[in-house]
Amino acid sequence: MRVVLAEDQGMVRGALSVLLGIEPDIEVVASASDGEEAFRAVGKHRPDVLVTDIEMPRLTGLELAVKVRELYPETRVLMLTTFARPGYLRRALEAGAHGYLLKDRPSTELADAVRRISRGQRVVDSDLAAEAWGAEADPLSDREREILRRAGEGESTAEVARGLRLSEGTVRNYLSEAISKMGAHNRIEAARLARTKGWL
Amino acid sequence: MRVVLAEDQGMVRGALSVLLGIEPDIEVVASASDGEEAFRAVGKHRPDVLVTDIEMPRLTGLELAVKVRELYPETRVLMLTTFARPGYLRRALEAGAHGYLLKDRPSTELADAVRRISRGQRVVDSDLAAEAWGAEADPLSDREREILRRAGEGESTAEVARGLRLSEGTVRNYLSEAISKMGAHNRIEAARLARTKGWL
DNA sequence: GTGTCATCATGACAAGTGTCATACTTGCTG
DNA sequence: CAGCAAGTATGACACTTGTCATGATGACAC
Repeated sequence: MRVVLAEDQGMVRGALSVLLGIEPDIEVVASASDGEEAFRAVGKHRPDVLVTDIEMPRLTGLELAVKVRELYPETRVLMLTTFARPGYLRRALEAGAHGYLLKDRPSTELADAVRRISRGQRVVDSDLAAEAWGAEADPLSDREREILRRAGEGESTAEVARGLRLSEGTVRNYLSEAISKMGAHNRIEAARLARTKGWL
Repeated sequence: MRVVLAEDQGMVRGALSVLLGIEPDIEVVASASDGEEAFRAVGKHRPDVLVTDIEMPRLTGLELAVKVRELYPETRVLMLTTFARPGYLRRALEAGAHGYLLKDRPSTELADAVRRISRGQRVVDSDLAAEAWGAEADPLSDREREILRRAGEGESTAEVARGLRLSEGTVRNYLSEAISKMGAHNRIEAARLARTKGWL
């Protein structure tokens, strides 16, 4: 079974590679430290499974999953991430991931998950799946999300407006809408809430 | 060489354990998922080296290092962490750590770092050390730090004032001072900057 | 093709935020 | 003891942010 591994932290990448490599039926044919590199590696090696982190430089795991599904649908994707956020799980599955495994889980589950996925089964953390089922859907529009994200990083209304070529008034309108949708009292709280739900 | 490993994410803990275990001269005698458990494991096994994460439940790596230095000074401590924050490095060394290694580094460096530390050498990421050396000390007073922390979580001026029994004007004064010290343009940016430096 | 929704805009007002000058108290420290 | 830093407070001002009403446009779905 041939695997490509994408994970930005060198130490973790190396360790996971060894962990998978000791399984007799699994071979790690390439590992990548960012999404772009991972995409090229998938194109070159056409692996059975891509194991990828979500938060990576240049191309996130979610964006990577979309591109892989489009160009190399025979490669199945396993998201391996720190974040137990229902919104992430939902987006991962929408992006075409076949599995979603938390880094919290025992390391013994990884090889097993890879095997199940390569057989065409879905692998989803059961606690998280239950939570995601009851969880509200992301109410934010793309624009609202992008603007809230920038504001949450400390950009002022004027900076966001310049960055997106919008008028300041428009930016304030979107933020007002986002704050109200999140049930928050200001942009900071709204961004923080959205982050914990996995919507940013 | 006997090692205890403390790391809260199961997947990473298992993988690092395998990574270290394949070295012929290194034996992982115990691994722990939180600080308390790690402390008990050190007491029981008296390892040459404790490899520990910083951000862990119940007892952080920094607190753990202090306790280990007091009770089991023959065990040397290697901090293994995600965060390249000068403030963290400084605090880790003050807490008695003998090394500070980033999870960003290649996995090949881990075994090497463990060996050097067990020989009594210090291991500090050189980029980070340089940065920490040139880095300013935290300019924030306790009050400023506390107020900036709360504001950064989304509390409004009024909420912070209520929470700390201060007048709103005073809170605004502290925030103004903190923003200016951080060279930021607003409270959000100031909090974000302070966080990346390890001051919050 | 008629609604519905996302996007973008303006203007006006209210509320919140950031800055500055000024001043009093308290606890160190030389 | 004098000086200094930290903490606290007020008032005033400018600027930013949040809210609301209103309207134009284009895309998509039924």
